[in-house]
Amino acid sequence: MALSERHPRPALTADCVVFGLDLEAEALKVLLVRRARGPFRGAWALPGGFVAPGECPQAAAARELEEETGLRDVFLEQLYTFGEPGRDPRGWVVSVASLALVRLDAQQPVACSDARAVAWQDAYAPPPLAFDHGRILDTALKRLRGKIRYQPIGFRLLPPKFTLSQLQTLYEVILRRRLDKRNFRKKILSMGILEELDETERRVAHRAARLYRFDPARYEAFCEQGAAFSL
Amino acid sequence: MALSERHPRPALTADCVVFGLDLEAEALKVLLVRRARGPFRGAWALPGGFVAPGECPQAAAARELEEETGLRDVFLEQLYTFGEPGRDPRGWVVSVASLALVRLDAQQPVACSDARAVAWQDAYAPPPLAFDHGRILDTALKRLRGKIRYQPIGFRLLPPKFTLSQLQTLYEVILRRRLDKRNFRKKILSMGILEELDETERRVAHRAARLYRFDPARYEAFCEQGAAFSL
DNA sequence: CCAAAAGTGTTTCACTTACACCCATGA
DNA sequence: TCATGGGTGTAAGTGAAACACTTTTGG
Repeated sequence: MALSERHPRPALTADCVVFGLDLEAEALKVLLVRRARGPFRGAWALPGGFVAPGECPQAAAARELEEETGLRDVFLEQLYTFGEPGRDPRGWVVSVASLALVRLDAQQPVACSDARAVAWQDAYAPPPLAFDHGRILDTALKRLRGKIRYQPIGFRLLPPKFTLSQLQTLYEVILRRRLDKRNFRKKILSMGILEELDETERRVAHRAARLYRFDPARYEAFCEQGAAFSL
Repeated sequence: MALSERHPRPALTADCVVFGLDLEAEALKVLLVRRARGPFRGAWALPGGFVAPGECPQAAAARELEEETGLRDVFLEQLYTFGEPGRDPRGWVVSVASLALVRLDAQQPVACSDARAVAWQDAYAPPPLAFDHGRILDTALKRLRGKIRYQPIGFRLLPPKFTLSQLQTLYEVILRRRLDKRNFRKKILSMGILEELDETERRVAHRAARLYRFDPARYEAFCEQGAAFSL
């Protein structure tokens, strides 16, 4: 006990960069809350809050996200820890930022707790953000762009059943460039990690597309053959 | 002020996974200290210590590293933040771990401060480590293996002037597999990021090898052409 | 029948891989 | 002169990129 008691301690927060994909608008969205209190009151910020004792930062991020927006069961991974002096006017506050990917259509976020409002906003052109949250968002965007190419995490932005065109749109929006349709389909199908379903997308004013589902078991088998996901 | 004051605070530490490369032994080394005090007294651990107010975690890692081992001017990047409850018997202690790469031959580490001893040990077969430092080391090894292939950070493990064989040994040791000599040379030279010197390695009982130097300016030019480092 | 997106193969080129011998140097 | 690592080129195969038309469906 003694040793750690002798040292001054920072406040510890967990912030969450939550991305969602708007397929119709072909836009990447980020979930922001309007601060109801404290410094930057009224400004947009990333959802987040103080980590509780006996709680790991990731769990705190998930808890705060649910408290402020109602979003649950969200894929989260640690992004980076921001601890530059002066990043928070309240004093010494260190933030463990996490990256989250959710289906935009699955749950409607609602403002609760410290949030006056919640909204999906353009991740590439966000409003001015509180604290150093702009920098955190930039870091998250870079990480997402890097990671999506060699890890199958993009599926978390899509519904469980999706068309290949939707998957391609996902990559085009995040990588910010057009991809060739035939080559994209060839490559993703050749990995054998998608389950081809006997259903098609309905309610469309043109030919209906076949639906696919990401299959974690096939992905595991794929990896064990020494292969690596890459797009 | 008020808001953050109301919340319990963790102790914040910065730990450092310092890698060095032993070219003769073809071994990857990690710098460990023997703890002089506190929990796990007498056990091997990563260098590190408490972060001071007004100090960013990275800077704290550098400071602690110098205090405990004398190593200065070291390349550091943030690795991961470990905050699982129970990871430190003293209570709630969150650690921001950093990854460091140094030249094994450049500076001799010496035990000072909280360290009873300092030693370079086999990174792939370390002694039992204090706290969750074994897990931190594993995380660092994975990160290093992943990163070295698409970022030119390996050079920091070598002297400024090095032979292509030394560079190849570096990759073989970290990736843990043999590489083809001709293909390796072709690929690294084709990037045009090395400066070919008119000097050769001396004091060898065989043909002397040409020396090269990593050229940051050429690397920048290389990147701006849209190319990407990869090995 | 028209608009809109789905679906489909082939060629070319670049890059990766596999592979073996002679050369220079110091002891 | 011998032991040791330095240095070099080519051929075959694999994967990436470029590219356009027909099909299906609902309105």
